Amino acid sequence: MNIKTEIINEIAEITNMDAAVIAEAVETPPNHDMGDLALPCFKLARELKKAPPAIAADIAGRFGKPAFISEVKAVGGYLNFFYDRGFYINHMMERLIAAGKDWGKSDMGAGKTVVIDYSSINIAKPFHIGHLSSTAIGGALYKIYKYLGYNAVGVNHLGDWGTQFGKLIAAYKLWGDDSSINEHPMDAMLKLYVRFHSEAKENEALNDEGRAWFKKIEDGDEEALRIFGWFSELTLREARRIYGLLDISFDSYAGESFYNDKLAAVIGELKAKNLLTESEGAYVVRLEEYGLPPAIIVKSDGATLYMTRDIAAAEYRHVTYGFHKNLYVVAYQQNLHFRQLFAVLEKMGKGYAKDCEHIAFGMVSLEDGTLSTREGKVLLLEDVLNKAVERTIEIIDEKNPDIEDKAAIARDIGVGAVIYSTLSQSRIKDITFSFDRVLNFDGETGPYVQYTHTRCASVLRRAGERSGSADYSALGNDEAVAVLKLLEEFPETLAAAIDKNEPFYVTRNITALAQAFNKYYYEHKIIDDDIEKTNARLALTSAVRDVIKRGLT
RNA sequence: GUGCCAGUAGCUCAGCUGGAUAGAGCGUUUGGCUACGGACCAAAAGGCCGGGAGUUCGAAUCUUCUCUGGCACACCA
Repeated sequence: MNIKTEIINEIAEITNMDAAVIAEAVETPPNHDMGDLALPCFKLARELKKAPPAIAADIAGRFGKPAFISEVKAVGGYLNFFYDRGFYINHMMERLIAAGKDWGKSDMGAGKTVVIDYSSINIAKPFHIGHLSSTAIGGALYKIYKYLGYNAVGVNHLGDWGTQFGKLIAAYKLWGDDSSINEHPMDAMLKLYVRFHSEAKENEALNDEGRAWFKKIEDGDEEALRIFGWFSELTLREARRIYGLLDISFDSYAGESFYNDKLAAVIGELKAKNLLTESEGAYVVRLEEYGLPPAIIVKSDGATLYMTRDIAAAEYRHVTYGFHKNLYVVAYQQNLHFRQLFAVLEKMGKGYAKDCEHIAFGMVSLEDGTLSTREGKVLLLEDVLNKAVERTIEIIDEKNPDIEDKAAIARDIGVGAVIYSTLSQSRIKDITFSFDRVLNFDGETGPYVQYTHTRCASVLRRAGERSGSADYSALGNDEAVAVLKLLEEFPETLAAAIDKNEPFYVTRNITALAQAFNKYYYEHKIIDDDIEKTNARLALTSAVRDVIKRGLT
């Protein structure tokens, strides 16, 4: 059973209303002395044709008092329920212990596939902090969907097609040096790219050369493909190392070039459906009825575009995975692009168009301006991670020098701090990257939460193996109940996180849990001579530890 | 110019399908280590919720106008 559901059902019965409507309406009061659960009756007023205070009083009068309720009080238009504390604690502890490490796990997504397109790095370009948001948000969603029973498919839609690669090869042929590329591949490739752009400003012929090399890639020229393949391999090797650090994984690396042989079919289908119009030499799909500018499908020189590839990719994902949802974790700059893409899919009569969603997030900029790969103004993600790990080592040396596995712990905490910083606020907010902020380990931060986890683990280790029953009356205090309330919310938080595709909901819940537990920890001794009470407190500690761990990974 | 997004404490952000006294963290000031890990805990100060008008019993939340900032607007991705 579940206390909340019981209450909702009983209210539904009394008022003769739909339980789902009541479930929508109930809320947690802002203050403890207003009870544990509240029903604002204002919304019911119309339906029941009575004044809110009268409704509240009426329900309060007719509510049969089960054992888990200590009081039902009508206050103005609100109906406040007070749980019986002893009952609530027993009830929650039973649920938590039964679930064990799987608290919050669900099969709500059974049989449903969610394709998540995230990270999507570019070949031969550095993995910089601009990629962190997509990688972290997408990776977190991937894990949450999986935990809730969905079949999640992580796709790294590699940027591995376009004239830029012709330019890169041209630059390599002119100035490239194999040994330096092998030694520091990303750095060397970036240098070639930057040099090409700065010299091309003076020398227009270079651009022609770049285009010529790209044409060779398209035509399958052996040398061009060999060099390009080499660059791809180097980029992916470097990227995989970073994904390893971040604990991020993908099921598919099908990038833009993967769709080359599927574009003719897309264009054919658009033509067959009479959606393609010629305009200034190019072929476009008009989208006036959506209030959008036309989407260019084929350039006037006959070449295809990003849009063409994305249509092919959506169709491919539909056919291959039969998705329930198809998510694109891409910065909000591409808002218009995705609105156009979804509109085109809809015009093509693709039923799955409504299941596609752009999971937009804000820009990352540096304190002194925007990132720019062309100008070589980048902050490498790996450098940021390394700096965070170094900072962690400094703190460990200062506070806890005797710890074992220092390097591994520092890596977990340092990397965790960086990930936490992007998952701690709603996606859409722009971020001005600041080392001061990322490397601050106090307060609402990754290290704080991890510290709490370690604290729990440490207490449990110290307590050793215990047996015997538990006396939950030991948890009869405000601090313990506050912890239980947050644990109770965890499953709903996970569901809300995928509903809105906002992983920070989970981060926020876990952070609040850590705060509540730290307060509890400070106010109450966990291990004492009373074995049964200690067992109860340890069980709570263990639940906190497991949920934090779940939330963090 | 048009469209989309954001604007809440000195800073970074919650709260937004209208609801009870607008909440955290950082920073500042102050107090707490003979405790199971002080990367902790507690207290204080700090707000015309960008501004105006409207809808409502009730607006940070909805509508509208306006200001500021960001992004995007046909052959880049």
